[in-house]
Amino acid sequence: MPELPEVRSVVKDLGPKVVNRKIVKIDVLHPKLIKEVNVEEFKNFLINETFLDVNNLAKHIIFSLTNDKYLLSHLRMSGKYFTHYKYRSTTKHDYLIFHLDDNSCIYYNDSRQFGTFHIKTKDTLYTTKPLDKVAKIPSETNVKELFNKIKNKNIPIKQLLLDQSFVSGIGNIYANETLFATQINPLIPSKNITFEQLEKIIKAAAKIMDQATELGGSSIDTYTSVDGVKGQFQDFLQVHGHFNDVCKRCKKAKINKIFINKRGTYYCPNCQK
DNA sequence: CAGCGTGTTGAGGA
DNA sequence: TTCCTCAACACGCT
Repeated sequence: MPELPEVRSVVKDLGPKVVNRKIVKIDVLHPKLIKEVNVEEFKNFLINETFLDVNNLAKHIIFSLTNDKYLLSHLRMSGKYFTHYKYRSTTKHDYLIFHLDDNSCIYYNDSRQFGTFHIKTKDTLYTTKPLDKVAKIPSETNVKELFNKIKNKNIPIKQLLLDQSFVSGIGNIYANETLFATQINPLIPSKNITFEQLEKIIKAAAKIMDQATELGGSSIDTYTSVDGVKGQFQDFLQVHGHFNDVCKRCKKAKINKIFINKRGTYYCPNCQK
C-alpha cells in the first residue's frame, strides 16, 4: 500500500495526535508485528516515555521519544493508524493500542499483518536493521553515485526502482508512473540506462511523489491515512491501473500490463519503447 | 474457487 | 562472494 507520499501523509496526520503525549499503557494483540524483542521488553521500553516527534525515513515511520528512544513502524501492505479521544473497543484487525496520558488512544490496524515495529536507541537507529540499508529518497539522490551503482545491474529498471537500497520511497504505483512520465520502457536492463535517462527518472520520481504528497497520496485498493482519510492522487495516475485504456499521452496505443518480478507493471508500448 | 495485490526479507542456487 | 529468483508472510476482494 503506502509508498513515500502515503507515509508522509500518515506522519503529518499522526504528529499532532501524539507529540507531547506520554504512553501510559500498550496493548499488544498480535505479538508477531514486534520484531527483535518480546512483548514485555517492547512495553517496558516505551511505557512512561513521551513522543517528541514523528518523522519518516522513506517508507519507515520514526517516532522519537524521550531518553533517546525510538519506535519504528513500517506499514508494509495494509498498516493503518486510527485515533480516538478516549478508549473504544477494538475493531477487526486492530493489533496494537497505545494509551496516552490524555486518555486518547492510537490504534494500529493491519489486515494483512505484514507491518513491523522495532524499538531502537539513538546509537543503533541508523546502524542496524531496518534503517541501515535504506538509500536516499529521489529528491536527495546523488545521480552520479546511483549511476555508478547500477552500471553492472542486469535487473529491469522498474525492478531496480523498487529496491529500497538503491533509491528509497518508490513503490509499485510511482515506479509505473515515473517510467511513463520519462517514456522509458520498464524492462530495460538497469545497466543500459544512460546517465541522462537516470537523471530524468530520479527527477520525475521526486516530482510525482511530491505532487502526490500534496494530495495526500493515492487511495487505490485500501490505502487511507490516519482515521480513514483518503488521498486524492489516484485521480491523476496516468498508467497505474489503466490496463487497456487509451494512452493519455499519445492517445493511440492502449496501456499494456506485464509482470516484472511478480509486480504488475503498466506502460504504453508506443511511448515507452 | 482461484488469482491477485500499494512491500520486504531470507533462503538457496548459480 | 555476488547476483538473482522465488517463496513466504495473511487476508480481502474480484
